[in-house]
Amino acid sequence: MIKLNNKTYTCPVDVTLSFIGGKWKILILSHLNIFNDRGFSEIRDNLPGISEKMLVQQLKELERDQLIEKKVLSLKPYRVQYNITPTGKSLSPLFEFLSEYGINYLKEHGIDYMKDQQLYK
Amino acid sequence: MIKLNNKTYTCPVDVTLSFIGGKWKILILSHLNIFNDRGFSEIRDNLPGISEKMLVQQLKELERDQLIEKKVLSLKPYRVQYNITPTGKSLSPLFEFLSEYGINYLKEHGIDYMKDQQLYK
DNA sequence: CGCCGGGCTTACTTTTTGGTAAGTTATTGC
DNA sequence: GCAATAACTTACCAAAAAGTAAGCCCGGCG
Repeated sequence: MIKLNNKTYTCPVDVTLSFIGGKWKILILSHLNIFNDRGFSEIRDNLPGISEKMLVQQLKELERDQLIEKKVLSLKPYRVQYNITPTGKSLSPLFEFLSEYGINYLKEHGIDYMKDQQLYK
Repeated sequence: MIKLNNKTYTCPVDVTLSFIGGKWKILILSHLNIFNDRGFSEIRDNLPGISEKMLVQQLKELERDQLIEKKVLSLKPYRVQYNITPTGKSLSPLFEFLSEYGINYLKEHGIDYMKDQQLYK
């Protein structure tokens, strides 16, 4: 067992998954891996089905873990921009693999995913 | 949204994670990626903290998804052996990456994981 | 004979995760 | 002046994942 920040992990894999686990983080990171300077609603609108509550939550955790960063553009009308960090980018082989594997699996089951997938691939 | 076997997925990544998500599957697969012909309790004893209920459940799902296979050696005293399948093995770059990333992260935070890690690395 | 180990099953509870929906502040556009 | 948009916050609720603990069948061992 590994102890880190008051949490316990069974192994290093567990540690990595603590950053990117959950239903949306990998999708958010994949999106920010392709697009720069994204606003909150731009991200939201490209994640079919996510609730704002979830998005806020995941963005906060990703920021805390330094995989993404948030720039506040203005306060009076509150406007922000999100970008992936180098640390976040270093995970991109993972996203690639997970996505390729999924696409391949779908193909073998008669589902072609390539169309309309410029986003969160 | 992708529909497959009465379930919906947001993207291919989601599909892949449906096979290997959860707290224990990757650890089980990593273990079987290294060791052949493992009995139930051999696996259990190398997964610190897993309950038998969880192990049974995860093994069943991994078998159903054809990432591992189970040989029944004898019925009267019930004895079995688990092995990873080629499909399961094809995921090993993923385990490697997740593990390396975790180990590296731990190193940067002053925790050295290498010792006593012939198992579930 | 009684206990131990292997490979489970079952019932019950807790924790974690995710979803719904409404409300907030402030600006732009008609 | 009213609606829409951006970027959230809050409260409440349901479902899914995981944990706890006990029990079962069978054979080997002392």
